[in-house]
Amino acid sequence: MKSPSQPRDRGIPEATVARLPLYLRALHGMAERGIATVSSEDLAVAAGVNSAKLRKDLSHLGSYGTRGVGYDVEYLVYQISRELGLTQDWAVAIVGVGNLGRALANYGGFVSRGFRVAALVDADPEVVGDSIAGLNVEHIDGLEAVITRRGVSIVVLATPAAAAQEVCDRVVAVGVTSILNFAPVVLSVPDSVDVRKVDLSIELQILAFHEQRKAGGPLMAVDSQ
Amino acid sequence: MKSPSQPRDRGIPEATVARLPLYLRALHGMAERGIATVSSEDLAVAAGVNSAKLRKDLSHLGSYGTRGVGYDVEYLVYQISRELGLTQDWAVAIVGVGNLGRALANYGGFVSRGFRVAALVDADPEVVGDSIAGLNVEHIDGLEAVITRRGVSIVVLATPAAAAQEVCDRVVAVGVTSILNFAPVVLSVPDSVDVRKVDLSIELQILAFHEQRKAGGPLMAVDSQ
DNA sequence: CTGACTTTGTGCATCGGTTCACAAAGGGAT
DNA sequence: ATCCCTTTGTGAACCGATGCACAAAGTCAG
Repeated sequence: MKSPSQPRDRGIPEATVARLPLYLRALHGMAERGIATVSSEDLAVAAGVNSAKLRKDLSHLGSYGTRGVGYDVEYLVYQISRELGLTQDWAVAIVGVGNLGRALANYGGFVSRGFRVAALVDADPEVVGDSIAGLNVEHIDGLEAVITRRGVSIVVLATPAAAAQEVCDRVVAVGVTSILNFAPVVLSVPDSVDVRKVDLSIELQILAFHEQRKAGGPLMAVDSQ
Repeated sequence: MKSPSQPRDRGIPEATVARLPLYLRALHGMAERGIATVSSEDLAVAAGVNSAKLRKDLSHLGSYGTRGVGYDVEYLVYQISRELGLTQDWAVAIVGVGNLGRALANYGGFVSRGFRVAALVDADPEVVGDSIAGLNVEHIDGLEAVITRRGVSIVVLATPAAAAQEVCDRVVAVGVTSILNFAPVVLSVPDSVDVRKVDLSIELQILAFHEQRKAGGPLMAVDSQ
């Protein structure tokens, strides 16, 4: 059904890529509620953006809407999934099984999007051998073997800050080119490797900045020097 | 020591605010290693940005460097901390004590930056009453009381998606204006409330997008219809 | 088949952020 | 005191992203 335009432009703006998962999430919710067709306006509201931006974003993938009607939910889910590479299965390894690593291992949001936690790795003999979320925690010594044998292509770093760079170097050396880093350090990697970082305390600091402004009012500076 | 320029402009660009915590982290590391003075070039490398950007960012706070020399580490730490509002103590409540909430409660990175986890709240009678990271988990029924009594000004939402909006509405109703949301939903709040969101699976999806491009090469499209 | 209505896709103006490149400012040596 | 060297702070060009506003394209009723 439909006359699908070709996928067109290969150069999708970074800002658009960052929003596609958002649209996907909103669309999944709609599909579950049995909605077959959605307008850019409605989808934009559900995703928390404005409709002009949404349309421009989608136009980068191709022309998948129908004027006067809107977008077919199922069809759009498929197109965005394909664009993001979620139609294939990604094997993820989590290195560092502390509180955070454990939480990530148990996090359902990964699995539901085509990400499969294929390995848990840690250096602490205390936790090596434990079974978490149905997986056996393996020793860091076997890191390279685990990565290659299980076909891991994305590594999540949840180690202490001090260990992150070394682990990073090792996984890069065996060909990993995508890393999600939770350790509060700047990793140095070759240009060919993508690193995304999540620092929970940075988010709080940004909130604190704005909160301070609000609290102090337009004219705070109680002890302004 | 030094002749401090006045704090100047009150309008700091959002992009700059988001990087200040990064600089702060790098500076703390330097202070620990006993470095007294740092050039914009060195600090930029340590923070993972380029030096022109760093200088422009810092120039928004005031003129805190010395030409020909660089920046005094201690002094700059203080100025950035003050700008971010980290010289005061922020009481944070974590709502939702699942895997993630637990990990957050135990995360040392908060405390070390002036954030104090003042309360843990959950709806599950199974976990209410547990002691986690030295705190007693309280029942969601007392949410409003806990927030006001403990002076909580920032709320971290680590609930299931379905519960997030309701909890959000309740904390906003008692005056909270800063929320860090881990639940995969778009929260609707008044304009006066700041929401920052962290979605772990979105980060992975962005990585997958780029990984796919690399893997497929410039001309993938195996079945490109 | 025609006309009214809806909604997409996009050209264009605008805005915020990044980067370059250099003048201004300070330190230290002679 | 003068000169040279280093490094900041910033004006200006550039670049990507956003939002407006509308023509193009489709649906549906009669």
